[in-house]
Amino acid sequence: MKFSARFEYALLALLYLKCEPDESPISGRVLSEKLSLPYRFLEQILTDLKKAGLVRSVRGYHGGYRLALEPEEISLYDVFRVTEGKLEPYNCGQGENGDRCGQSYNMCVISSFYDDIKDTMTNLLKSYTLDKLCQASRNMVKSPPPRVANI
Amino acid sequence: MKFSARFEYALLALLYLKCEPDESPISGRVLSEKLSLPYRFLEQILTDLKKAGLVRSVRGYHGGYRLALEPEEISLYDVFRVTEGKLEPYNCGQGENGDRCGQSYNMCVISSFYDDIKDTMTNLLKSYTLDKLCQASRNMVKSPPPRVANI
DNA sequence: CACAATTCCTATCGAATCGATGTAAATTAT
DNA sequence: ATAATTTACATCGATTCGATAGGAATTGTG
Ligand code: FES
Ligand code: FES
Repeated sequence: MKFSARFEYALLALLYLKCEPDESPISGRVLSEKLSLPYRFLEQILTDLKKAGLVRSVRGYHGGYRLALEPEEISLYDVFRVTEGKLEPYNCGQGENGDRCGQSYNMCVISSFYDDIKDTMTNLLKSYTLDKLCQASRNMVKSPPPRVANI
Repeated sequence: MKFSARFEYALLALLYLKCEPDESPISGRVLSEKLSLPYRFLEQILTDLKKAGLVRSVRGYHGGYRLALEPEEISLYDVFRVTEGKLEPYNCGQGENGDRCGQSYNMCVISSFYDDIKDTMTNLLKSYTLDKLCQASRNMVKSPPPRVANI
């Protein structure tokens, strides 16, 4: 039960953008170097974030990315949906017969637990915004965002 | 973010054992047929459950499995630990330098969220016991446990 | 003892997922 | 024109996951 690298990379990128003035967009190249993340991979993620409307992009010479929303409006639930897909812990109740153990999902023994954990996770994810994340950070890390030692 | 098939299979098996009288142990073969789960795979899982002390096994001719603890004593957290390993959402703070973004984990921007979600998940998992799961089941399914149509 | 039913150990396989890389086209300021 | 960029798509290698297979060890039964 780990979060994917996509999720972390997206989060780090968003946090970086959050702490930058929105004068000029920041290129994927710069982002990847500042965060020491693989360039191509990061741009894939940024494209996904753009499609989801969390980020705006400017193409061409002085192009790059910046936040499309205010930091208070971007929740970790949004990021999760982009990078991890649906929050569906179910495996049962999804078979070709609509079940796995021979029960319908209504009768499923595990469904009550699944519903509970899904709601809990959703609420927790939604409760964290980009803004809150920085404030709640363990040692009250302010801007500037995480820096990188090597290159 | 799905639970593995291992987790569900383990849960179904445990729930079945829970609803059986502890007179004679139930073989892996019977268990797999009643739940229509792959035989070999299920036995792997049962072995793991045994190693974790959730299940006792009897070898030989009339051998099989039965619960090693009372249904109130077996939580979904226990099952989770057996089938899904550690509940460590962290990727960062685990690099060769003990980090990923150049920060130590103490300074990690995401750690507060990670700690939160880890605790929340742990508590939720621990709050569900085998016993409670049946009672809390959507439609108050009692014993007998889930049955199977085909074969 | 011979046999059958079982747990248990380990190896492997195929498919899917994941992180990452590569190629090339479209866009845009200089 | 050129350089820097986003964007789309294809692919690759490693790992994980669900599942299967063979065989050894154990134990009741005849
Ligand atoms: S559909 Fe049978 S246990 Fe969920
Ligand atoms: S170690 Fe840098 S963000 Fe977690």
